[in-house]
This record gives sequence, structure tokens and C-alpha cells, in this order.
Amino acid sequence: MTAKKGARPPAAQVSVKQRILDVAEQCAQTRGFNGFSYADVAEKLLCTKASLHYHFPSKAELGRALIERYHRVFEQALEAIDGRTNEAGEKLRRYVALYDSVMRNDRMCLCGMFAAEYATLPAPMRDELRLFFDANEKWLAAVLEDGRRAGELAFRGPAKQRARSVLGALEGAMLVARAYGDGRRFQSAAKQVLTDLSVERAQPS
Amino acid sequence: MTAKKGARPPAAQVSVKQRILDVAEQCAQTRGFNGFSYADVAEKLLCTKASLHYHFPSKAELGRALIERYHRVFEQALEAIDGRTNEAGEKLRRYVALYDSVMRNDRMCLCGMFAAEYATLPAPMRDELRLFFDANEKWLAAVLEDGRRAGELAFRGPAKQRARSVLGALEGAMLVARAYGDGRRFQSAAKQVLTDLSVERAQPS
DNA sequence: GTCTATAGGTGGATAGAC
DNA sequence: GTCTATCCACCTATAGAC
Repeated sequence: MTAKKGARPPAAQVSVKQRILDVAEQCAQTRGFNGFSYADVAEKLLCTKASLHYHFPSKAELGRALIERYHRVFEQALEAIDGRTNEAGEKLRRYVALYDSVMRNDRMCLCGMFAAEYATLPAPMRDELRLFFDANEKWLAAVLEDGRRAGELAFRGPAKQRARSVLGALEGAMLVARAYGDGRRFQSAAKQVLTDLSVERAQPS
Repeated sequence: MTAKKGARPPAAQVSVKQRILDVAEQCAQTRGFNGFSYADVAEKLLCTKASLHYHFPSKAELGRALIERYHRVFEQALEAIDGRTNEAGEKLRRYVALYDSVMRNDRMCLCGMFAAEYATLPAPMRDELRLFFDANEKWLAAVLEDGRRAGELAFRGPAKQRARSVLGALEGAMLVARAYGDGRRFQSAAKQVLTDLSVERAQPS
């Protein structure tokens, strides 16, 4: 079954590439880039390793594509947030909810996972990885800056620095929570990140 | 050269086991548990893989020993802090300095690294890993609680929860900073963690 | 585009000489 | 305790039939 020449892929069905990425992503987010193999993906998709190599010639290319897609989907989610509300606190709550949904699927953030393995990653993956963090920090910094200017948020120092702290705090909370298999550890930390930024600091816990 | 029977190891020279652990630790903190091999360690020590297996029969045992020693050394550092000052803020600064020294050696926290790979770790390593985080949180929670009671620190909610947030924030800051090879990213985030807990919140940054 | 088959390499681990 | 030699499982990747 070859795709018709020159035709856009039919929207109704998921392409083979997408299904490979789906499975590989799940593996990478739970076991890390060095913790899964073509054989693992092939087994779950009921196909052969050779078939996977047809779509992604090298594991480096597969890894790069994983980050690229993860980044793209994440950016779309951020745009959706921007289109849904103008309130900074609400934007941050929805941002945190993105990370929380990852945890609820018993996964680690793909890029947080790859960051741990950074020293062993091929160069194309490294570059793609930084782009993801850059985009996160840029979006966060803008939300924080706007929120502070509007009097909705309170924090000291440059918004860019605070954005980096927030990102790190969320990634780290996921990282440790996974060792306990307890999403509540993440949620508790995430809540504190939010309340530390909020103007009215009153909620009991 | 066999150690004399029943004699304590001579304090002056470093045992073979220690030197193996030193090299393996450096590998593990930079490349992850799944990112280094017996061959890597053997090459740096100018010995054979078989020799390493004599001291650490399996990689699982090597990994467990790595965490155990890391934990022990860390606990000693915490005791040293407790013996040096009673001021909570100073204790926290010294605690952060422990993490900072790891970053300055271009490493990730051993246990933060292993937490990422948690799903692929043998059971003995998993158990040992949680002990490290438990000890960190316990020490931090005590410092935070005491500091708040003494009016040296200011934060809301249970000290235990705040301790988890602090730990997560530091681990996450290291994680992301490594992708940029920039220790200042960690230091900036660490400073914010400290100022967020301090009573007088004035320093410009 | 998917398959079988296999190359070529590296992983952890062991046996047995010294 | 360290070595040589080796086993076997698994890895990424490719060739070529269908």
C-alpha cells in the first residue's frame, strides 16, 4: 500500500511514520534514548526492525524526529493556551497541566529525559533539544513579564531568569516523582511553583 | 598484592574498589547508567573488564555500590554542615554549594541521573535511589522547619512539601543546565530558590 | 514498503591460566 | 587479583527478495 503519488496523506488515517513515532516516544519517555531499541518498537508495532529503518534510517534521525514532533505539538498547545485566556495565572495553570498530563501517563518529559542523556546524544538531537527549552523559556518569560506588569503575578528579578527556574522546577519535580511512581509529588511541587508566583498568597496548602 | 588477612585497609592508599567506583561514578554522572560500560571503565583504569567483574560481579551491583557510596559521602557532607553552623540560611547555602560543586565538575547529580533511567534500573538500585532522596528531603525539611520557627526563613505549607520542591528545583536546574553546558543556569536558579525562602527579600540579583 | 537474512560491532558475564 | 580467551545475547544497520 503506497501513498498515492503527490497526494497529501489522507487525514483520516494515521501514517506509518506517526505510529512509529508514537511507540518510540512512549519508549523514550519511560526508558530513555539509550534504554530502548528498534527491536522494542518493532515488537509493539508487529513489524520488523528493517521496516523501521526504511522510515527512519538511523536511530539518530528517529531521535531527532521525536524531539521535533514533541516540540511542534507542544508549541501548538502553547498557542492554544494563548488563544483561550489572557490571564497570566490561568496560562501558567494550563502550562503546568501540560506537564501533569505527561506524568499521568507515567512518562517523563521527552526533553527532560534526553537532557539527562545529553552527553551521549548525536549532535542533531542536541541542537533540537535546546530549541525546545528555548521555546519554553521564551513563552514562559513573556507570560511572566506580562503577568507582572498587569499586577497578576509577583516575583523579583528578570522574567527570563524566573522562566528558567520554573522550567527547571517542573522538570526536576517530574524527575524525582518518577522514582516514587507518585504523580502527587509532582503536583505538589507544581502547585508551589504557581503559588510562589501569585500575588494573593493565601491558600492554606 | 593481596590485602593482609584480617587487617583494615591501609588508610594511606586508595583501594582498588574505590578507584573503580571513582571512574564509574564519573561515567555514570556524565553518561548515565545505560550510557557507560565495563569497557569504558577498564580503559580509563588500564585494566581488563574481567578484573572489574572480580570486584563487582554484575553491573547491577556496581550501580548499587555507586549509589550507596554517593549517599554516604553526601550524608557526611550534611553532617559537616550541621556541625559548622546553626543558621538555616547558611545551611541552605552550603547545601546548594554541594550541588554546585557537582555542576562545576561537568556532572549531573548521580541520583538525578539514575532517576531518569529509573524504569530500566535493577530493583536493588531503585531501592537505594529512594533512600538518597528520602535522606535529602528529611534533612532539608528539618532545616526549613527550624529556620521558619526561628524566623530566619519564610515559606508557606508543610516543610516536607517545601523540601521536595527545593530538591526538585535543584535537580531540574542541573538537568536543563547540562544541555547548555552552562553552570550559570544552575547557579541562577539556585539563587532564586534561596531568596524565595529568605525573610528579607531585597537583593536586586 | 515490508520482509528474511545477515553483517559487524558491543554489551555483560564467565572459565581457567598465572 | 589480574590476565587471555571466549560465550552469547543484543545492538544498529544493510542487502536484496517479494
